Amino acid sequence: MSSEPIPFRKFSKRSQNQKAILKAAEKVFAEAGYAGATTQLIADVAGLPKANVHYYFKTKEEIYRRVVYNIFDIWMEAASAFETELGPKEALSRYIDMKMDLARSHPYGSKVWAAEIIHGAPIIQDYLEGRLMEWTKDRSKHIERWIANGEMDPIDPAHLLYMIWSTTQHYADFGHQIETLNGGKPFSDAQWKAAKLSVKTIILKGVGLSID
Amino acid sequence: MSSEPIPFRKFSKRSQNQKAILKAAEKVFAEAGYAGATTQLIADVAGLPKANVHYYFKTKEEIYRRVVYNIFDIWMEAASAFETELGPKEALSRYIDMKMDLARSHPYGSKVWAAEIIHGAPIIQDYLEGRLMEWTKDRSKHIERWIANGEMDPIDPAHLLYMIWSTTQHYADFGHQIETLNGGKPFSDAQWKAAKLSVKTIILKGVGLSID
DNA sequence: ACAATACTTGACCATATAGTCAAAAAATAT
DNA sequence: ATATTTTTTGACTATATGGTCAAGTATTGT
Repeated sequence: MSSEPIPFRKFSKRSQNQKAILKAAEKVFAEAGYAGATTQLIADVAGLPKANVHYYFKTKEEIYRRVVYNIFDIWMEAASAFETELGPKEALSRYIDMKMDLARSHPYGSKVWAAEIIHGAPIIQDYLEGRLMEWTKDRSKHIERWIANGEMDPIDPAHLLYMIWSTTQHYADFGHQIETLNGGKPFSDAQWKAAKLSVKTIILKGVGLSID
Repeated sequence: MSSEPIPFRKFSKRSQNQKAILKAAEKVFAEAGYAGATTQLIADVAGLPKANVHYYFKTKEEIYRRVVYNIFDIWMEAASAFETELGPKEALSRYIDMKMDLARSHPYGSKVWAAEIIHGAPIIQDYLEGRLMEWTKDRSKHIERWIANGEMDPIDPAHLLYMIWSTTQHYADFGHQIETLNGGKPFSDAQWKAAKLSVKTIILKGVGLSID
């Protein structure tokens, strides 16, 4: 009848192993898809026997949920660029920078998120309807205010956000294609810097904000 | 020893059924992923018994190959906007229009393509290294010429192409998310028109081409 | 009419995999 | 030391699924 073991002791075996499993799962889900990801492979990548994985997580779906939620939280946090009361140029510029940095640092997460949406968001639907919609509406208001103030061109905020999301996430989700077209080599630091600058330059100028 | 039956008689049962299977498969692969797609479900959607599907296609992978190749060919064809000797404004504008139209008309294909790349292009890798790279290099030359002629801003052509690809395909691949943020309703004709205009406006202006 | 070829389909099989379980080992508390 | 709880792990099971097959039916050619 014990069921839930003591949940939190920092650095306990429990949280260590859970972290290892989730990290392995993120990679495996990204590379093989939900159905193609086997708990056996997740266990192998995490360096544990399969039964141990099921000791910490009841089902594969539970692992997947945790991975997807985690990504969503990271995305949301990155949106803090909009919180500040900067002008549009600085706010959008920082947001794009952050999203590009996340594309580089969390490519697996981005891929899992993309696949989840492609398949109709069976797990994250409630987040889309709740937190994401709220967030989007709020940021759209910021953008509309900038437009009303004549600080940038009149662009439908939704389409501007979609452009920022798609363009930045493309460097993660389609990283394999980009790498192939780059001669099979991953981007260097300099190439990432150039990518960020290109994206910012086109989008900012595209909505009437010189970047200089 | 007959093996290959007479292959082509327009409207033969053979080609009709193959077409139905491929259409069903595109939808099922898009919605469930490669591993999650069952031949049973493909058969059901196509309205045939499963054994019949295997009569026309030896393996699931063969069906998948055909679906992916088909999408690739459609993408490539859409690139004809670049063939013409128009200026950058007209050429890019037409290309974006075509890609947006394809996002609307072939969302399943776009999703299958996206998932294939996300998973490391296990099937289409040779196309990426061959036809896509060739195509990309060629179009990049066009863009570089425009830049050299002072017809547009100096932007790395690769990043401009990535932006066009990602932005347009986003309306297919992330269509579910967009629909959710649109109150659960798919885009109307007017909304698609507005989307196209927004994308074109930002990108063209962003590279120094007024749209007027 | 007859033969040959193309298509259909239910039943079947081998395999892969998510999840279980019980027994042992390790860690922790008293 | 002893008891209790937490963790580990190999072996096992039920189920789902890709693919086969053989016996049939329809279609086509002569």
